[in-house]
Order: sequence, then C-alpha cells, then structure tokens
Amino acid sequence: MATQPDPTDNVLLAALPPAARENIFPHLKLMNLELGRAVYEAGQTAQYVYFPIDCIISLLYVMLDGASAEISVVGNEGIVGIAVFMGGESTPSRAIVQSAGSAWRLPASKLRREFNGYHEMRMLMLRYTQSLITQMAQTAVCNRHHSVDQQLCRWLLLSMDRLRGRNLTMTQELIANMLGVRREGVTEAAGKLQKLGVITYKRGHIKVLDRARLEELCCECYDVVREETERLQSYALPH
Amino acid sequence: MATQPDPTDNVLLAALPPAARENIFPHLKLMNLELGRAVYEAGQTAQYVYFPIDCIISLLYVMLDGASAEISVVGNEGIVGIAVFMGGESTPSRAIVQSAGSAWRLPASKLRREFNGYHEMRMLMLRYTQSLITQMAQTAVCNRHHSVDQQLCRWLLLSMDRLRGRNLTMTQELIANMLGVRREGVTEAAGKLQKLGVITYKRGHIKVLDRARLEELCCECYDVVREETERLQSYALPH
DNA sequence: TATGCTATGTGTGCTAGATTACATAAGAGG
DNA sequence: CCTCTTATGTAATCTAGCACACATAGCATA
Repeated sequence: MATQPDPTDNVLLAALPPAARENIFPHLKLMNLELGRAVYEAGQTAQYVYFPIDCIISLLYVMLDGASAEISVVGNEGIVGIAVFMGGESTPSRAIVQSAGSAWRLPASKLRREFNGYHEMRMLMLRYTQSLITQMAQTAVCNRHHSVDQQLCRWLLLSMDRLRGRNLTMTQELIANMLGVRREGVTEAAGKLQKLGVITYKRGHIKVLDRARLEELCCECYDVVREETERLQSYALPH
Repeated sequence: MATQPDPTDNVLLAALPPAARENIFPHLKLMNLELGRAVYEAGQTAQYVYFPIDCIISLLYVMLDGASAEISVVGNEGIVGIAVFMGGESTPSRAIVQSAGSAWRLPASKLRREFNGYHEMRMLMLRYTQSLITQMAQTAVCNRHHSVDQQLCRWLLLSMDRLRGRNLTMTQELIANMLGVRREGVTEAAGKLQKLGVITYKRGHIKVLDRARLEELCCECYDVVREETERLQSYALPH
C-alpha cells in the first residue's frame, strides 16, 4: 500500500467506468477503522457505504441469546452496505471491523444515484453481490458439514486473501466469535496447525508459514468461493 | 388457486409495473414441475427463469462427497434464476423441485431486458434478492447453532408459507437431504412433533395440526426471515 | 393374496464439540 | 521490576448427532 491511499486501491472503485469515477471519487472520504468497530448495525438504515482498502470487515449475525456467526467477509475486493442499492436500506446483519485498516467512505445517496444511472456501474455492484451470495451459501454448507479444523483453515485463507503479507492480528477468542464456535475449539485447532508447522501464533498474532499446506487441509469451500469470486471479477477486466 | 393459472398468482409478476407486464406476460409459458426435477444445474448458464405458482423450489449445494444442504427455498413469492440479472449467469447451487406444482417460465433474455430497462422492475427483483440473501444468512446461522428439532420446525414453516393448506408431500429422506442431516435424525424429530400432536405423517405425507405450537418450538430464525421478507415485499405494494 | 419395494422405527456404539473449571504465561502499565 | 490484565493451554464430563445395522410396516403391483 502506498503511503498515499488511492481510490483504486479498492477493486470495485478501480473498476468504475470513467463517468462514475468523476461523480464518485470527489465524495470519498478516507476513514481509519479500528478493530472491533461496528461499521453498520443490524436493522439500521445505512447512511454510508465503505470500500475497504487494507482492512477486513465481517458481516455477522448476532442471535437473541448472544451467539454469533460470520456469514461473509469483505476486503478490498468489495463494498460494505449492499442494502443501499438492493433497495432494502437495512439488513439483519452487523458489519464489524475484523482487521483494522482504512477504507473509503461514500454517502449512500451518491452510490444510489450512480447505481441507478449507469448500467455498467450497476452490473459491477451486482456481480460483486453475487459473489457475496456465493460466500454466504458456502458458509451455510460449511457450517453444516465441516469440522472446526477445516473451518479455521477456510477462515485463515479468506482473511489472508484480503491482507497483504501473512500476518493476522486476531485473538482466538475473536476467531471463535466469527466461526460461531468455542474459544477452546479454536485453541485446539490452531494448536494442531502450529504443531504441523503451518502457522505460528502468539497472543493475538498469527503468521501463516505454509499456505499451500493450509489449502490442502481446508475443505473445498474455500476453493469454490475463490474461483467463483474470480470468475465474477473477471467480467470487470478490460476485454 | 383458480383452475386457470394467471401470471398474478406469482407475487413478483403481480407486482410488475404495467409497462413491464406488457413486455413479459406474452412470453410466459406455464410449466408443470414434477417432484425432484432439477430446474437449474450448478455452474450452467440459465436459459430461463421460473416464477413458481404453487410449487416449491429448493436452492441447494451439493458437495464433492455428495453431502448436500438447502440454502434457501422459493415459492410464489419469488423467482428462480437471479444469476440472470445479477450478471453472473450461473451459480454454484442447484435448484430442485421440492414440492410439485406449476410455475411460469420466462426466457432469461426477456427478463434481462426488462431488468435493465425499468427502474421499478429492477428494484422489485433486487428487493426480492435481498430477502433471499437474508434467508441464506439465517440458514448459515441456524446450521451453526440450532438443533435438528428446531431446524425441522423452521423448514416446515417455510414450506407451509409457500403452499396453500397444511399438507406436505415429502419423505423424511428428502427432508434430511434438504437439512443436510441423517434421515434417522429427521425420523426422531418428526416423531417428537407427532407425539406432541403438532403434526401427523405417514409415508411421505405430512400434515400440520398446530401451527402456533410449531412456531413456539421453532428457533428465532423463522421469524427473522419472515419479518424481513414481509418488510421487503411491502415496498412493492401500492402506497 | 403374494411379493417386493420403499418409508419409517429402533438400537448400539462412537465422536466432535459443548460446558465448566482452572492453570499458565505474555505483555502492558505503574 | 512488579502487578494485573488478557490470551492461551488443558482436562473432565456431557450430549447431539453421526455411522451402521437391522426390524417393521405401508402401499403398489402382479
């Protein structure tokens, strides 16, 4: 990341057609998002959307009894706040900062106007939304059928893809919240990975040593999501 | 249901703005969908979209090892084939007929043209898509945190909402496939419900006797989805 | 009425993950 | 350097749901 963040550090902003750029870039505001901050609360009307640069935002559901589960994760390939253009204005999920960093913030009204006005802009947002849907669906399946060990691998890979480097700042407690499992379960799973030499960690810092091995240990869910995301992104490339 | 099905038997078709109606209704073809039929296969480009009338279509993921899980269910409130207008053209999920009945079929190209041409039409489809996203997200959470007993209740309620009457034609084996659990698990859960006088069933026919009780026994997931679906549908009503 | 297929019922282990309850250790701040 | 907070390790016990193995019972068809 350059010391001077640029709008094109976000994949979606970079792919905007020229006309939309002119209308949107001037309204972007650079925001620093600290760990744990709720960028969006369940049921509230979104005033802004966020285009992550080097942070990770988790979309998660919190149940009545406090139990939670992450349903998808957004990095610089995406946008937080799809309800703004999907027409619902709010969603039952929260968006919280899983890894601190910066993001471009845009007033919801500006995005909505461009979305409605430009076909190309619209398809860009909708294709991203479809990849988000894929991620959610795969999360549902993964929750049903795969072990905590496998899910931790999936989670680490999804996070790594959204960060430069191989270091995560993240306690096991937080990972457990995301996966919707016990903290002890994560401790065990992470312990196994460390024993295998795939990762090392200490007090909130995880380092991936052997990414290839991590992919081997993971369930198919990661590959499905990654391939589908790439497929949907490829439409936006210059033809 | 009238003996003569009408396009407006589907909620989305009924809510179409007049201009879109004129362009779409002439291209609708009434289809009879038998139980188990795959309306859409994972990864294939969709040639048609379907607007259910009195059938239920399940969207489900099938994994490499054959394990499966339903991620959402579509009745006459919705449309099957959102990838057509979301821009991806295909999805990694299958769509299979969970309860036989009829549906209106429309060539993908016709839908795409109206979607791109009319703002109101577009917002109608996108709001429905958002409610589908809510359902998927809630399924993910429910898979993580709730018992088979609760999930069976949720599944029965979602199905009932999409059918007239209180009878389902559905074997426990099929329900198990949808929920992604063992058939024996469903047998046990259904047995409990029958003992409580909430349902009766025999050989592929389930009858709900006490819907109120079913809702009590269910987890919060059903309510969340229903309320959000109603909220998003309400935009389409005459103001 | 006999036959056979399919749906459902039941039982016996087995395991992953939950619950609970601590122990230890790494940093942060005084 | 000492203390205190927070992150991680570990262990005992419990339970839901799994895998596997059958038994039974509707219903259709010959």
